[in-house]
Amino acid sequence: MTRLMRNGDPRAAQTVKAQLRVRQMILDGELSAGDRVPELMLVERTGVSRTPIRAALLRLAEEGLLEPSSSGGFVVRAFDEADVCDAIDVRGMLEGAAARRAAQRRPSHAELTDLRDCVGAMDAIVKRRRVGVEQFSDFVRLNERYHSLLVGLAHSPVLTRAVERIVALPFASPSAFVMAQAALVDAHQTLIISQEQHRAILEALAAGASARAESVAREHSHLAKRNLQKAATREAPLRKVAGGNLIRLRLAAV
Amino acid sequence: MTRLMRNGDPRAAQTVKAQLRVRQMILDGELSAGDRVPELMLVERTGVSRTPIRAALLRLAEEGLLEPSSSGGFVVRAFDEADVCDAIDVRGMLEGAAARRAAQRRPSHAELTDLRDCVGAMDAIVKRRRVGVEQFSDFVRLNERYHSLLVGLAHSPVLTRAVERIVALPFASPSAFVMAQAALVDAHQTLIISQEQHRAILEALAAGASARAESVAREHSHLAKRNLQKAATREAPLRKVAGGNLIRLRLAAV
DNA sequence: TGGCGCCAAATTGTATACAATTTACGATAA
DNA sequence: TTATCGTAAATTGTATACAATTTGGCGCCA
Repeated sequence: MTRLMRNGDPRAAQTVKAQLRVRQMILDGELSAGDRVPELMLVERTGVSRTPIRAALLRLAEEGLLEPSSSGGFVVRAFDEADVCDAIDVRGMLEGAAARRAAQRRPSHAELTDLRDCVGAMDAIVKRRRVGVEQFSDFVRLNERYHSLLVGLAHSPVLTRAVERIVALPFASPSAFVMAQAALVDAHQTLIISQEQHRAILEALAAGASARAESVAREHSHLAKRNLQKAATREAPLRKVAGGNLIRLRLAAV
Repeated sequence: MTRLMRNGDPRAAQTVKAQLRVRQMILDGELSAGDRVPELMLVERTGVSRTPIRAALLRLAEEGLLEPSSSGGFVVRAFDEADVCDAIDVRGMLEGAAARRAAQRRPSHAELTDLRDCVGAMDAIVKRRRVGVEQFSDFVRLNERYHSLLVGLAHSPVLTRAVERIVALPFASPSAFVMAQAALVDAHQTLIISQEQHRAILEALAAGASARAESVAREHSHLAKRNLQKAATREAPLRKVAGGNLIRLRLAAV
């Protein structure tokens, strides 16, 4: 090989490349739950050698998408509906704690600028009469940013890290429900409710209302859970969710 | 090399060996916070080659003991008192949730046998008039087991995993405070209080009192936090805590 | 026909060689 | 003396060769 690889971080380019590619293969269903993941297959599909492949597999195992096999190597992890609920619950607890801590710090008006802008941009989308895939995509990005900013306002590296770890599970991400909803009928309604909660949390932060900030943030995660559960009863919406392939449906025949 | 390595799991023996050795080097202070960790130094100290060393470093970074350096490689991570508090808080939230979930399942008498035995064994230690280092060591082991069993009773792999990850930080472990207390005067008192909480949680689980189980479990973590904070104001007790070397004291001169 | 054992292919874990970058140090000039 | 540049050493990232184990299949025997 010995390329110069001048794009991005040239330091561990092969490892990053492999990690991104394999993650995508898992989320796209190119590898399905329970499958062994032979390194040589990844070598020929990604074009990088075994060493960075192995590093990428270790990282993906830590993310939770793979699990070590008893006879060596890794297999794609499978999840059931209970796992999805638990992951969202954990995220709710952690985000709730982050919101409380952020409110307790009584953030200044300036500190909340980014969050306010985020809410404003989402408002603009939600208020439209018609919301197409383009707008859903924008909303997903803004929603991710909102949640990331919220957690960051707690100023707790430990908390931030804990959230990042649970959100590494794609269906635990705050945006998972958005894509799930996109295929359902009352999508716009859910966006309205979600956005109201975003606004309420922001208001609580500005007022230093830590208990309210926490409880709304927790309730916000329940909304995501309910929508994912709704999606999980049907095949089509679930497949729209990132990593939905990894979730075994209750209804699926054996 | 090419040893047969018939002890333990022969599969990834070198990687495990390196991981254990390097972790011990960090916790013993042989490597101090902020230090770069050159791979070749570890090669000559551990006797294994760079490949398993690199795998071990990746794992230790995921544990949180190392952090990637901008110029490649890893450095030993440094923590401050706020990080310690936050980590214990997160553990408290997760263990609280686990206790609540466990109680909601209304565990049968048989399911609680191990936990009861654990509490009984700890009672025997606490009731002694004199508690020496031997007993402290036993108590640490039993305490770890108690917390592990408690989390397991929630029957939630996601929750179990989240707890394991936060507890990987040695000072966030439920036993960290025990070793911290061992050097202080009111050690026995703290053991008594801690044990009363263990008993109360068990009682709440048996009665299916989920709210009580959660609140006591959370309060239990506050006890640990208070004791670690007490230890953190003095040099000697903090050094008794596993990984205490990684914690920068507020009082330390620059 | 079905089960058991042995051999070959596949796959993982480990070691090491090579390339590229970062770091350290010393010489030189202002 | 101090700052800067260039070169050499150190260190990391990557590729590949080798060893050992696991897996799959084929033949043999009951």
